[in-house]
Amino acid sequence: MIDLKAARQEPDRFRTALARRDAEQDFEALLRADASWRELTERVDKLRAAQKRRPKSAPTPSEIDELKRAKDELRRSEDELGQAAAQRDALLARIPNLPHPSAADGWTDEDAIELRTWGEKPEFGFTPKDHLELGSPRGWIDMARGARMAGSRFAYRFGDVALTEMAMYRFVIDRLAAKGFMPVLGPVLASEKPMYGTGFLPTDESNLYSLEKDHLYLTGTSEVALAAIHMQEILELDALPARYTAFSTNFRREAGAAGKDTRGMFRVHQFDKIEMYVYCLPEQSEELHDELLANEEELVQALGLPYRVVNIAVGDLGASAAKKYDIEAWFPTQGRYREITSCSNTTDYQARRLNIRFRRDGRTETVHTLNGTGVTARSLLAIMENFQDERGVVTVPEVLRPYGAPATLGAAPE
RNA sequence: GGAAGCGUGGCAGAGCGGCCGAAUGCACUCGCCUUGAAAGCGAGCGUCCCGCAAGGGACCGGGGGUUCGAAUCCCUCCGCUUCCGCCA
Repeated sequence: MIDLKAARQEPDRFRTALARRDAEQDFEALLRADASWRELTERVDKLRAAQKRRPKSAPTPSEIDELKRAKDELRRSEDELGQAAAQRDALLARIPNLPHPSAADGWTDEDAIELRTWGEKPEFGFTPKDHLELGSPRGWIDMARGARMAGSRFAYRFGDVALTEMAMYRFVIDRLAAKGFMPVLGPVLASEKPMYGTGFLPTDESNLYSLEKDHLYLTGTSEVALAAIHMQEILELDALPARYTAFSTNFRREAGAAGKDTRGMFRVHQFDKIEMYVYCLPEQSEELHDELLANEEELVQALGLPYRVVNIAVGDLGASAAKKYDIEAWFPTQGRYREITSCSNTTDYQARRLNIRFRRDGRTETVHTLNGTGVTARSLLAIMENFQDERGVVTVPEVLRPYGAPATLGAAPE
């Protein structure tokens, strides 16, 4: 959530920033709700103070009558205060993070700004096949069985494709661990608190699978589990920055994506991902955002995929992000770049909701957090498309072979 | 899933319904002592909210209730421990 104290002190800065993502009306409503909350707080605190000055031992009967009246008044005021707080908090929960000045202007993915490109788009002397055409005939990727098992947008992967995917995850974890990221395996089910804290609730509820009976949600990213590690903690200064990387399966309902990317396993309800997550000092987050992006580029380059980097438009950001970079790999059969990784600086937005602080000079401050994709199955799809030959044989990136991937997908043994 | 017990400050551990935001020990910080360290001695040492400040308020797992008054009584939820059952 945004810093309400700061918002009171410099409302204009917040107004201007939030207007870029169309949240200024909510912000005005929040300021009004906050003002009435503060008034009530003052009143209630005074009444409580009066009541605390009660006799320190058993009062007389006449004193008790007096105290009873005071109690009633206090209770009424407390009820009002509770309502005011609920109203203020509901508004606060919906206000998105302040966009970073350098985040791109605009409202949709079309408004993203291309920062750079890397690698050579492949030239084929034949019509390239997409991952499904390559994978389906040989039984590597099976959407039909996925559908029979769980419905549309679920994929089975078999054999060498399954092995290559696993090699990719292990490779990325290795590289990140070498850079000081602590490998993590965590829960993929989360209760309401971490979902709220990471900003997926309340705004993204329609994209979450929920288990009503148990009051749990399936997480759409291990960002949730990684953010929750230090929930409600006060970290020591020398523990920061703290870098984590997790493997997890992720679940997304893809509400609102009907008809989009319906073919193959490009956009599915369940996919696996390596995630990076960092907790840091406020003054470090911009630099660490660059570090996460650099890590992502290094990994994509190691796989050899042609890509571009884009700065996402503020109107297209998730609630908690101040700024976001996506890496988009070239997909020959689509003739365009498509998102394969993404990294966000969420500044203090998630940390404030999750109540994650650190101690400095005897005071507590809110940490900054960032998240980014290590790799997902989408990169494998890009590998299949970019590195295929006329026979439909895919050359697997060299770096994956020590991790159990075959040299090629589909080649006859030499 | 069944039975019992327990949840207090960084940890350990007290706490008759009013004198408890909370004893005590350990840890930690600062100072003294010491060539240095340890020991010893002295002081300090939770978080949050409102307020420019002075100051005021809240918090003893979460929520609700009883009471003039609750860490202390009641309800409920959550978590943990032990025993039984089941199980990768």
